[in-house]
Amino acid sequence: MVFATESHKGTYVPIPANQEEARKVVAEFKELLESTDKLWVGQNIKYDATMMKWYGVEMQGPYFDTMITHYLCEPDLRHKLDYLTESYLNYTMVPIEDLIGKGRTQITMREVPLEKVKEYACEDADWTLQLKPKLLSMIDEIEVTELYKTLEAPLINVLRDMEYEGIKVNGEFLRNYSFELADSILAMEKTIYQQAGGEFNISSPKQVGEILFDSLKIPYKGKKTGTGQYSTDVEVLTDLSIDHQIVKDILEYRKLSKLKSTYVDALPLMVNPRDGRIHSNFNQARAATGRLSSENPNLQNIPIRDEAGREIRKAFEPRDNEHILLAADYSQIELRLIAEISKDAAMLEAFIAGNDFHKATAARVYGVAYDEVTSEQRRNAKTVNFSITYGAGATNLSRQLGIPRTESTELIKNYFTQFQGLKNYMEETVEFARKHGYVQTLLGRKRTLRDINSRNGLARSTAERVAINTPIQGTAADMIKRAMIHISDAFKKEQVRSRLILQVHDELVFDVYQPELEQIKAIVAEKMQNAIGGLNVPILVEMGTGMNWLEAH
DNA sequence: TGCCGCCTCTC
DNA sequence: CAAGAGAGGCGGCAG
Repeated sequence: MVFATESHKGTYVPIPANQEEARKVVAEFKELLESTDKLWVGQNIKYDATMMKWYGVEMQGPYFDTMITHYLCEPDLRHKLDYLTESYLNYTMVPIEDLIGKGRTQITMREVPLEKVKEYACEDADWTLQLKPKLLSMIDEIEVTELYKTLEAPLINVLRDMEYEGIKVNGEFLRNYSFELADSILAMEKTIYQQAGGEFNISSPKQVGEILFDSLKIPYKGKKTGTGQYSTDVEVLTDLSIDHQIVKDILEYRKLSKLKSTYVDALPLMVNPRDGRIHSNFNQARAATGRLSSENPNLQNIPIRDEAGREIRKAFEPRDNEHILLAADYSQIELRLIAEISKDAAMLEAFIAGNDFHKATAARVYGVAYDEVTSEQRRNAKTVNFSITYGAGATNLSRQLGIPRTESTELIKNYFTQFQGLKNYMEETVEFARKHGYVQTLLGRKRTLRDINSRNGLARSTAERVAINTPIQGTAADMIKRAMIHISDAFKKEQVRSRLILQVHDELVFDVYQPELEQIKAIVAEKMQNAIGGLNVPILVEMGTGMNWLEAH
């Protein structure tokens, strides 16, 4: 058996063919861990968690990946060495033997110079870092924080339960939809080739650019990509689609093939034949802000805006007829948290009054009565509100709004005059970041910002936007994580049959046993609203139910 | 085969 | 569309 030693190169060892071989692999792996002084990054026995759930292997202990990456991403954490090594052995050794011949289990090993550890630990949060205890102790700034003990640690089990539970997906429905899409795509292909006067690969941005701007000689006004190609993204093509049918068709083709390949065809393959459900993986410590991420498949980016896309949501169903899906959303959570964190009087007032927030913003900024706000004024106010949450500066705003520059400058000026507290918050946050080198959320989650004092202007302003956005996005993540823990505790205490099955940043989805519906709704609303106590801003939760995810939304 | 650029889907 | 946070499919190219 060979373990890779090349730096930065993973080597994959095929899954053992039988029980005996598996034991040998495990034994060798253990021995290697014991004997080497080298630091191995990602030297876990990787198994496909989906496969584990697929074949119904019980999870053993908490997620090692999650825990270790989390520790290393938080500069203020200190490891509990014995606990980690113990849970590691417990966690990875058990499933591999149970998975023989059933999955894509493989062993990945990466050797990394010791001095690189800290660098990797913070920059590459998605790497699973495995450290020998003696090496572990060298990362001396790490300690267990309250955030870890009270939030992240209890959440591990909630996520494990969610993954294990999974969500029922109607594969038949998707396969039928796939045929429909295939027909439409074929039709689009034909008309595109006809208009282009020949065949080419419509999925290749390079070829699309050459056809449109070289062969067909459509005047090109858009930007170039980093590699000097014509950019053919939606922004560029949408402008041209008004005058050129072929461009419109290419956009349609792109939309449909994205839908087909990424969702409609991919999802049925992920359905576990044992229970008819999809068991996604939720990464607890990958996003720098503290949000979760989802993969294999990603259930946090299922289409909803586009008509053809939202069809896909109909395939997500309750487990059976006795159950119903309940979706619970935080309403405008990030804007509310901006109001809370900045303590801006006008923002708080608008939320407390319970008015349409964008409309209230427009009334202030344009200096008109609430009832006299036009739809255009509201739309502009909404855009500004939205961009504020992303920390976008005034320069970007004028372009976004699509209104004359003088007008937008005026708008932004009025905005910050009206929301002085918000302006102060933005300045103070950047100032804090410059001084301390990090920013933090309401619950004390920290994010370091290396470039906040950079001499590179571009890097610095990016860091400034991050400084403004992270406390907001991160606090929202803290909040829903805490709600998930409280809800999960309440479900256990009340011994309900209903289950939490998905989290999509500001939304929780439950598979509810119908007789429990009212009870569940009461628990969910209460726990979500009061996840973080003592806030000045009201927190609103919207709920919906249905026999599929689209209906529930 | 592996990596990177481009594009597109979500909150 | 972009700007904050992600995942993933595909083409194109180096080795």
